[in-house]
Amino acid sequence: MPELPEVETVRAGLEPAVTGARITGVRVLDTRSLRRHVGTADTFGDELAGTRIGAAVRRGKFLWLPLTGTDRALVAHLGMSGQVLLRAVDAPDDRLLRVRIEIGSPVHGPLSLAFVDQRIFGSMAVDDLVPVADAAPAGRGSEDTRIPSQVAHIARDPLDPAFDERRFLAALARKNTGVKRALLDQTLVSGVGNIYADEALWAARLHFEAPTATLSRPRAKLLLAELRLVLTRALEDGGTSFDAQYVNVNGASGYFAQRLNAYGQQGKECARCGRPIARTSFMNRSSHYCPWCQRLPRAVRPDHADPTPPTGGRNATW
DNA sequence: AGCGAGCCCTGCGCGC
DNA sequence: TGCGCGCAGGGCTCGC
Repeated sequence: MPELPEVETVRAGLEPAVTGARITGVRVLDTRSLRRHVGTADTFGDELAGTRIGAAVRRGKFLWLPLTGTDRALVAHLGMSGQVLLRAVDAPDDRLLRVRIEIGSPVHGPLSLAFVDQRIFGSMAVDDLVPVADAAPAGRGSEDTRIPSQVAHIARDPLDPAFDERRFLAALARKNTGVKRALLDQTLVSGVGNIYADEALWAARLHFEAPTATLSRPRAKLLLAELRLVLTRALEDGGTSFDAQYVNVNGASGYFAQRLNAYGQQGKECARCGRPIARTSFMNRSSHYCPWCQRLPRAVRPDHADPTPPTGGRNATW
């Protein structure tokens, strides 16, 4: 499911319920969801039981709950299909429930944290907190400058106040790869997945395979600005839901799907030029783009790949 | 360095 | 009704 806006929606939903809460019980229904936990399901539960949660923190698509008075945190990654839901303690188990954590919340009293995950690409783990390299708050939701060790290699995301724009632009210019591949590289910039990469590229009128080296600095800055804009707007809408796979902590859908311009829009008219949005396979996934608005630079374009010239559609000057 | 392939998985909707 | 196929918001590791 989840990219930055969806994970942030979950984090913001958890924050008031879990901050200061005591963990009273842990039930692991599928140990495959602990793939990234060093230890067994028993050590996972034993270590959490009785601890207190200090905050709900996020960097990119990673979420963690620091355990007060320790150098440890409960880390969650939602993978493609993970959810974290707040449930009443007497609520029945969700169908695809993998881990259930009982807490006593200062605000809401007894609650269950349900980790639900269809494909089990997501995970939970208890991990060491280590100092960040740049001494700024490690993620959104806390001023703490410690980060889980398994998240330490993840770059800051574009909405992080400590995101180093100059460093990102320099690293992008140094890279010898296609621009979408760069956007999906979580060690370069985090939080961006297939939806928002396609949306930002559409907004910046860039072909997904445009070599990063061919981007002028203004074009790269425009791409970053469009990326921030689309992430911000999606966050305001509570994220993108296509089905019940992505919901917030209360089980509600996000509404950004109604505002998508590229992702999943194949065959529909481009909102700029009216020509049909195309879908093509890329990196074992799909890329959605407007073949007219998002053309490769001439220097790297195969001769036969010129799209049809602007004879019909509206806004033909795009 | 970068990159493609493979792997980790389940479930849903579709066409036959 | 049933089966096979393609599809899905991610990320890690391994070879070349």
